Amino acid sequence: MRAQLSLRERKKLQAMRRIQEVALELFDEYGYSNVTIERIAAEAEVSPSSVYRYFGTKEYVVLYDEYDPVAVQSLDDEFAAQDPVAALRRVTTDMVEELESREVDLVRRRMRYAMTEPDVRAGMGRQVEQITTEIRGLLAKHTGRDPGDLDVRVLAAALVSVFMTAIEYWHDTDYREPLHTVLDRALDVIDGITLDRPRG
Amino acid sequence: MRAQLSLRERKKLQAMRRIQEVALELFDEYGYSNVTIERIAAEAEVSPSSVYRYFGTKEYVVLYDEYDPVAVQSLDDEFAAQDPVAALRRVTTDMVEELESREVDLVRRRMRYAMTEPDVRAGMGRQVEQITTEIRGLLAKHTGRDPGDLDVRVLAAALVSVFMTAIEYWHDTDYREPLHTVLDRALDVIDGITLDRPRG
DNA sequence: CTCCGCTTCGAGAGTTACTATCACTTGGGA
DNA sequence: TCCCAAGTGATAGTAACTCTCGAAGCGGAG
Repeated sequence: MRAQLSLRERKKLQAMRRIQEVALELFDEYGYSNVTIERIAAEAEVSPSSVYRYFGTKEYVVLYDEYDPVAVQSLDDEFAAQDPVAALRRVTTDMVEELESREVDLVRRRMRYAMTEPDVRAGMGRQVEQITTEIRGLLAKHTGRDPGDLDVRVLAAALVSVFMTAIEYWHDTDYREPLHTVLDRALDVIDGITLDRPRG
Repeated sequence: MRAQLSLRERKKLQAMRRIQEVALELFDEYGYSNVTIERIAAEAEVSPSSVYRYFGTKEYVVLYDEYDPVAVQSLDDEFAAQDPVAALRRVTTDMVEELESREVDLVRRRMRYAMTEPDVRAGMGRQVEQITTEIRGLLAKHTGRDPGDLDVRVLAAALVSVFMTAIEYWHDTDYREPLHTVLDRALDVIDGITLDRPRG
């Protein structure tokens, strides 16, 4: 699955994981804004320069997720087979199922900061925007339309927006309901949206 | 309309307008990131402290809009009279019509930075989030539901998301089409969403 | 195994957004 | 006219982020 990484790449990946783990530990103990990059770097035994090289910003130390690109790829695959809403449902369910419990824990820890800390939340906003653009591209590709089309834009934005709303609700209700159920209910509200029948 | 302002409040408002104008002038000439708060303050003949007191952040110097609260108020009124989608349409059309051409110009200048400069864009994201929360409250109020309801959340998020998509499209296409037309087309895509009939 | 080149790393210095504090000024009511 | 509260500006400090440059270390060629 991921063996063709060079030593360099493996070291980098390991370092990133270690830095993220150390950072979360420190954040949990002292609070996000009371921990400096310098401190994280010291604790992770790398230079501050490296933290910036790897993550770019402090928020991204929390937000970085090595599986993000995989998710987008899956979405691309599923868009080919079914309508966008069903595809999103499918990919989400699959991803959740594949996570090991240790990973689930990490995700929730990170999510807490994404929901709570304004800076981290803003950073997530940027990521969401970027992913929305990618989804616009995918939708355009699979429907033969232009990515700049208003309809394509609206559909992409709506999908992402509903997804994020589900995530936030899930978090706010302490993960009581499984994510896929929440997402199902959320998607029901906008059900019926497609690009094939532009007018109601 | 706005006469009950004390001298203090009038001076503050004037100062804020002057600072924003001066800042935009400088940004237009040198680029957003090449202009420091210190320079803006000097040019506007106030102290840097005051700029921070008034706006809080550099992005908010661009994003500040004295009519934002008015818009939310209008939305509250219209939600009482008609369905959410129609209400949003209505408020937008009204607001656009009321703007004088000098103000339209200012709005577009500011919008350019909101779309182009990452920091400003992120700041706008925060504002959008806050407004989304307010709209959730309004929807809850007018439908007798809880603001935390998943359905309420999804509807609020969808409305705002579609609105922002329309704005961005409008900007990307150089304001060729009037905003209300763009918004109409955008809203058509999600037409049929209501809280009264939760399932399609 | 050895050496060379290119990528990555770390150290240091610098910029600037933002915060906190505090003495000073000014508006608004008595 | 006087007084108090609110607003202002100067100053000092923090920490995120950037740039630069010399020092490693990986990976391929001989």
